[in-house]
Amino acid sequence: MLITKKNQYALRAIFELAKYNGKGPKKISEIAKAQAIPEKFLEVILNQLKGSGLVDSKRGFYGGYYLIRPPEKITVGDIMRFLEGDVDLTDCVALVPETNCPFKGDCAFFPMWNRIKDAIFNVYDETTIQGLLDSEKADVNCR
Amino acid sequence: MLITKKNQYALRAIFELAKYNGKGPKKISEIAKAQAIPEKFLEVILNQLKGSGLVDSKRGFYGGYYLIRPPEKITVGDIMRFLEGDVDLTDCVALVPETNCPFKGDCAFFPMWNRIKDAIFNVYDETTIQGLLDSEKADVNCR
DNA sequence: GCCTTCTTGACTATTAAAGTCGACAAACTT
DNA sequence: AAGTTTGTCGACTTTAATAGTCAAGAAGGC
Repeated sequence: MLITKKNQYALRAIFELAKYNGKGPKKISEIAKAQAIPEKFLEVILNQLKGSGLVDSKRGFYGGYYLIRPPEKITVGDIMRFLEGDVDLTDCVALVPETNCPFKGDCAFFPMWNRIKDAIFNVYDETTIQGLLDSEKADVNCR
Repeated sequence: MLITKKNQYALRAIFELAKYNGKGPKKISEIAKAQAIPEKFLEVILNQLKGSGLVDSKRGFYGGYYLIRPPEKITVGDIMRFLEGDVDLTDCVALVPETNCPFKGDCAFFPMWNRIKDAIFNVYDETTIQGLLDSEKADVNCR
């Protein structure tokens, strides 16, 4: 699997917050329900996402999570870079851990992994959360 | 990790066979040594690769594995498509299993996963094994 | 003061990937 | 024909990462 469930959940959670943007904080339980994410797991994920500077939270009765930046200024790349960064900074390109490569990146495949990584992040970086919202409304997302 | 170790091993094994191309079969034990792959694991992998039509094998004293097609007519895409195909044909784009998606592919992210998959396979398909051999010789692969 | 919601860290479960083992079958050698 | 070498095959074990849970606590509003 290219994308872990956790990362998919993170993307969907932020997508959900974007939908609710401007209406104050949204509760974890509501996000979990809307996006079919296990609530307790989402707690962990959202809490971690606070470190990205993309979201913040508020406690108490009217508490919940909300976006700090507007959805048009958040790209999938912002989110993925944050999520992958904390997993392992020693990972080399294309998420092939260098430590697993006996040639320490000095193998014939290295340039290809680099091109792959660039290709992936090109797509990530050109995809904004607002863009995803728009495409959902336009119903161009069906297959 | 974007690429499993098993798939990396498969690529490197075929790369090694390409190096040896025209000189008859190469033994599993030699390939394993040259590419730092656990020998017993490589047995499994190479045996599986026979199903791809890219390699064949011969038993006995002068036995081993060899390429069927010339290295310039084998792309990384050929190999990856074969390896990923047998894992799970129900996987949706970008290797995000559809079964894990509560929206059955009808979510706002779907088109993006599609674009990612295309971007990855563009790189895979334009990379031939012969090209990798050439770039290694030209020493343009160092970082 | 009480209810609600996020916070935190440790804990457990599940799954996929990685790797191993042993008996067997083909090919060549002498 | 016997013996050695090498691939074949299926079942098995191990490991590591992901996924998910729990419970006690702290902050915010009523």
